[in-house]
Amino acid sequence: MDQFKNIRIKDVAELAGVSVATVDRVLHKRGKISEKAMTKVMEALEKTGYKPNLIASTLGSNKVFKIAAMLPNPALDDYWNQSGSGIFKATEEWAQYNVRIEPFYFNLYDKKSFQQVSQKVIDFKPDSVLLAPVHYHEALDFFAELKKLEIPYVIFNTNIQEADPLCFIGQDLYQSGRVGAEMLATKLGKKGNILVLHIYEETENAIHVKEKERGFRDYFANNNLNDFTIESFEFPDFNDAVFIRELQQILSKQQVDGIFVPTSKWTHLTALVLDKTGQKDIALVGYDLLKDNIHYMYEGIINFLIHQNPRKQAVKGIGYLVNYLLFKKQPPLSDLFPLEIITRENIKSYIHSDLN
Amino acid sequence: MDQFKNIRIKDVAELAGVSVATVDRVLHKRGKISEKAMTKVMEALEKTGYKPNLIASTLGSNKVFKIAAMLPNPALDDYWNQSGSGIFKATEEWAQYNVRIEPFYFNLYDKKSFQQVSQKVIDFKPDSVLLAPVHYHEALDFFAELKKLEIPYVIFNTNIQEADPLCFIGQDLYQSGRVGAEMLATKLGKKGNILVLHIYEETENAIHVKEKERGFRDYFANNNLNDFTIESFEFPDFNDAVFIRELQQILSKQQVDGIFVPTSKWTHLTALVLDKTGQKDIALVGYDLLKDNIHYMYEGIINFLIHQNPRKQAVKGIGYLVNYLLFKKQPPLSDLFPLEIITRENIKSYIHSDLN
DNA sequence: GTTCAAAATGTTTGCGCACACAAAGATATA
DNA sequence: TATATCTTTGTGTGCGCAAACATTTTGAAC
Repeated sequence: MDQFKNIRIKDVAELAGVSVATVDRVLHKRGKISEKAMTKVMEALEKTGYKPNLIASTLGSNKVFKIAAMLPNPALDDYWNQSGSGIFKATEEWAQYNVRIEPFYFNLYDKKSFQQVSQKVIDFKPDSVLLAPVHYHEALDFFAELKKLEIPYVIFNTNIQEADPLCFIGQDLYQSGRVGAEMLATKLGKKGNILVLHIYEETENAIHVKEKERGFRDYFANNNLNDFTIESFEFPDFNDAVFIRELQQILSKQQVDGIFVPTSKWTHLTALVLDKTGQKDIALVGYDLLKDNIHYMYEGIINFLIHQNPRKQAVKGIGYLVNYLLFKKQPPLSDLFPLEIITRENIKSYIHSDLN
Repeated sequence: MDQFKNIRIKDVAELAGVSVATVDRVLHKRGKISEKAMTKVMEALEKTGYKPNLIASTLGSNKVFKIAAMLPNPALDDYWNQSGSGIFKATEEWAQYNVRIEPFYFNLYDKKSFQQVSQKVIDFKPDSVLLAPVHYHEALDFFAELKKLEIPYVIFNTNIQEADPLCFIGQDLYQSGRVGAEMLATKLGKKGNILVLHIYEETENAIHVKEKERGFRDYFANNNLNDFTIESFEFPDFNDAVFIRELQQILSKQQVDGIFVPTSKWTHLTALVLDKTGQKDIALVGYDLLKDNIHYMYEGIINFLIHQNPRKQAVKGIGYLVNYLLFKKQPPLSDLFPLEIITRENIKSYIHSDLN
């Protein structure tokens, strides 16, 4: 058999001695088929090694797939802004195909908003959904609804054990904390006093923080780095001014050699304080390539950033969904991104390549 | 205008008051067109915002594109083995499209082999070529030939100024050296004696090494790290045994605190020596996620690896070519990959995610 | 054997585009 | 003015598949 000649449905049909429609019925398990025809077709499929031409398939079906992308409002937060730009990039990337990607934004700090927007998503009647499930209980309800409607979904950024999605895209948070610890330990050498800075959160983000801190502490424990002290501070709320004032107080009272900030936003606020008080010698490890973080890294105040790559998470999430819908390609159950270490010398290479 | 109804060539044609063939001629710049028709069509294209349906386009053209991927034999070298696996992945990825990807392997150390294989590539009559041009002069001849035949090509791994390719994929070598220096300096603290280990090479790889070393030294100079000493050793040839023996000698004679090895293969040979002599306290910075390097990183002998991501370079190279051939999408002139820093704590996250 | 509905199978069209082919229009030549 | 030649424009078919639509076969009831 000529391996370079594609086998079409027509070829299979001829070999099986039936019409193309019968083969089509077998392939798509639709309509009724006699046992005799079924076996004949199956044999022909086997013998020819038929592979559907997915290009022709999508063209022929002429269906427009609708994908809903649901995430926190990018306008209100630089981290989610990057996710948003990923959605936008994916939209462009798949524009040529029969795919329509619709963004749905909710308020990060408002569970009600999450519920309302998820209802809007349902009303949109999407063929599949990409979702950042930052509100645990509300997300579970939403998942249940999606399952009932048999709408497949991919989640990113935040994992939820019971979610049972097509795929989860994100990072290993525990290990991420360990990487942060490793960097800080490398920078500080043999000993030092370390601060871990939290903000109290109600969202699933709290789990991010906890897991990262667990990994962070475990690193020191597992490597018998007993000459380090690690102290955690949890700030009560999201008020920038309060955070800045209290952190200044803490830093004025005690000797601090290094700081680990497990979230992106508070990373640059911490840097701002260090900049203000002129304590540039304190090693700072934080998260993500946000505009402000980039600035403070150039300034030499932030020493290491761990890149969660929100943009790429979004792009890949949409990619998995499109491939699933159009090309029946099953994504991996989970896609854990590499824990990228950003420094002053490699940050530019990341910023540039992020555009591709 | 209904934004959800796709605009087809037919629609554009009707609006412009011409036939679909005329629009087709404008779109593909083929055949002759009167100025009047041209402007009418252009206007109609503008007004409708016509976007070609690439699915239909590839189906309609029904042409099989042949891409030749020319690189050093993956069986002989673990680094190039990863490039090879990238080619393989790309082959699978694009199998559904009308693309045939054919690998062509040459001997890394044999210019004659490069010439012979490049002739084979020409005979294959590819529609485009992906190439790792490790032999300078031979590559130039090959580029000239490809240009004459109007075969577009993308180069990766090694850049050649005069190459004039569709796109170069690789890394900023100078900056890469700076990152290595940064890591070593962070690890060592304020002072130390550093070795840079080279092997004399005839291929374009020599440029890799030189640029990396330049960046490496510049980092120390620019940051006034004057308490470090940096000494380079160039080993005469590719003999493993000689390398090991001589390195042992050097290490027994002088106090060494850190070593920078700008190439992947000699990274793990250096690690082998350090392992053998029990000098685990010497900081070692090298290149790439090769099997042996991974091993020595787990062992704690290699401290940092800079990941050049040969696999992804190959995948992306093919991707650019396919997009260019099938979808007329122009790749960027150069795609410089991020300078990824690998450590003991994040290495697993890289190995896992490399599979996706 | 008819009749009739359900079951099984077959035929055809359209998806949007590329491209071969056909036709018409413009210009030059005799 | 007729004819040849080149230029410009238009028509039709096929790519492989999905799905609507059309036809034949089967078998049960009379």
